[in-house]
Amino acid sequence: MEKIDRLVSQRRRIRKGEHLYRAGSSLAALYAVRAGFLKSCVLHEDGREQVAGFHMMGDLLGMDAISGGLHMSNTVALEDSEICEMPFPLLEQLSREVPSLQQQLHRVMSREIVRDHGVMLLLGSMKAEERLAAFLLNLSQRFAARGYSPTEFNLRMTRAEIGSYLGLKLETVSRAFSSFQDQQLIAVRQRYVRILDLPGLKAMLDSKR
Amino acid sequence: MEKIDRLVSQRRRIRKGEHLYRAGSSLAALYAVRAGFLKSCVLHEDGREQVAGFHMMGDLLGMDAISGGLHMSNTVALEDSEICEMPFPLLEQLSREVPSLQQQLHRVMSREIVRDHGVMLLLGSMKAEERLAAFLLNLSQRFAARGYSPTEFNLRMTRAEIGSYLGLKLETVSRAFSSFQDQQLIAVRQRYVRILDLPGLKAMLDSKR
DNA sequence: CGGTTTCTTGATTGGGATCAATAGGAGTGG
DNA sequence: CCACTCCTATTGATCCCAATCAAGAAACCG
Repeated sequence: MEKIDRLVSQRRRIRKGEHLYRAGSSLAALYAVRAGFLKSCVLHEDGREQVAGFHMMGDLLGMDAISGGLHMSNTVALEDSEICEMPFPLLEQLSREVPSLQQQLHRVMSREIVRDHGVMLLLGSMKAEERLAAFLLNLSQRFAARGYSPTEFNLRMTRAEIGSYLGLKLETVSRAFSSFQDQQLIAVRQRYVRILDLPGLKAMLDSKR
Repeated sequence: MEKIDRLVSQRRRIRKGEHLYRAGSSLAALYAVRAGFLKSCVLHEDGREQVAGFHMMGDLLGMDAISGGLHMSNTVALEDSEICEMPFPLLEQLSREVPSLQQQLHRVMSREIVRDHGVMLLLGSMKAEERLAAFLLNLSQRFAARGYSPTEFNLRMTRAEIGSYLGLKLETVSRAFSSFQDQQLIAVRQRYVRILDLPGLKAMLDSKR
């Protein structure tokens, strides 16, 4: 138990705009978000970059580095954040000694795989407005699960970052926001979003087949 | 050691078209492909389905079920296949006892995450022909790594399945094949593909920015 | 063989990208 | 605190790539 305490005792503060880790740096630890908001970006050889995920309290980061010992993405704070740094060798050792920890680790990695498959589905088969609806609903759910309002929140990312994540251009994201507003589904002013019609938003996903 | 023998002793033959597992079925085991070729498909609530991956010798399947205890995808053999079935509880136990097995498991799950991020990049930022080029190069690499020809192989999947995986319609896939053939990059007749200009194919990926 | 699935190719359409211009906020330094 | 600048967001106009619609051809299978 004291080992587990030691595991989660390493804290780290990241200021807005700073990197938690960069692609190419070696795996030192996995990171649990204690507070704040971050994005991670995967990169193509040619310099293309794409947002692969947005992360908030409770999310675990850095798992892409386990396979090759090197991080394969950049992770940057979108607001001042607090991170719990778990040295990976210690985590591996403890997960051998504590079955429940082992199971937890496996579940978290599996959840990341399932999440990625969901994004693949979104990118491969949804139209622009469906993608944004799915994105907003996902944020809503995650805020709700953390005790925040599911219908009212501030986006921490720009339209361009949302677009990158959703495989759209920022203008398209902006237009989709405006369209939702016209349809009375949401009220949006800059980064502040209020969901007016949650069922209506959900209906956008399955109604369109 | 004999436990590991027991772990990998369970074999299962899957005929072309049969399911290895279905979405909703509970996690019994992870599956290693011994021979053959399979696809796995993720599904949307509304019935939409998308190919999430193609799998061949050496690939490990079923990891999406660890997080919730239920498979989140359908996995189907595209040709007669042989699968090694590893009961998951036994795998967890052994990975506690054998550190190298534990590391192996973590690496494989991490590799799946990295692979998924690559597909997300493809779906989010590439044009049709770039996607097909990336797909063919990926297959080529994987065949090469298994001792088969990297430049000559039979596709086991239909144009529609390739399209589903790449976020394209089957007609677009067919046109891209024809275009590559016109450009002397490949020779293709139905499912038989011969890569004539590997560097040329690679150039399609970074030349276009 | 006949029937069915798969593939190719052509014509047209449409959704999102691109180009462009303006406006709104946020941060900075005087 | 305000003026200035830069970044971010909105909106319009046009274009282009891939989807859709459609028709045949080729391969596979019982």
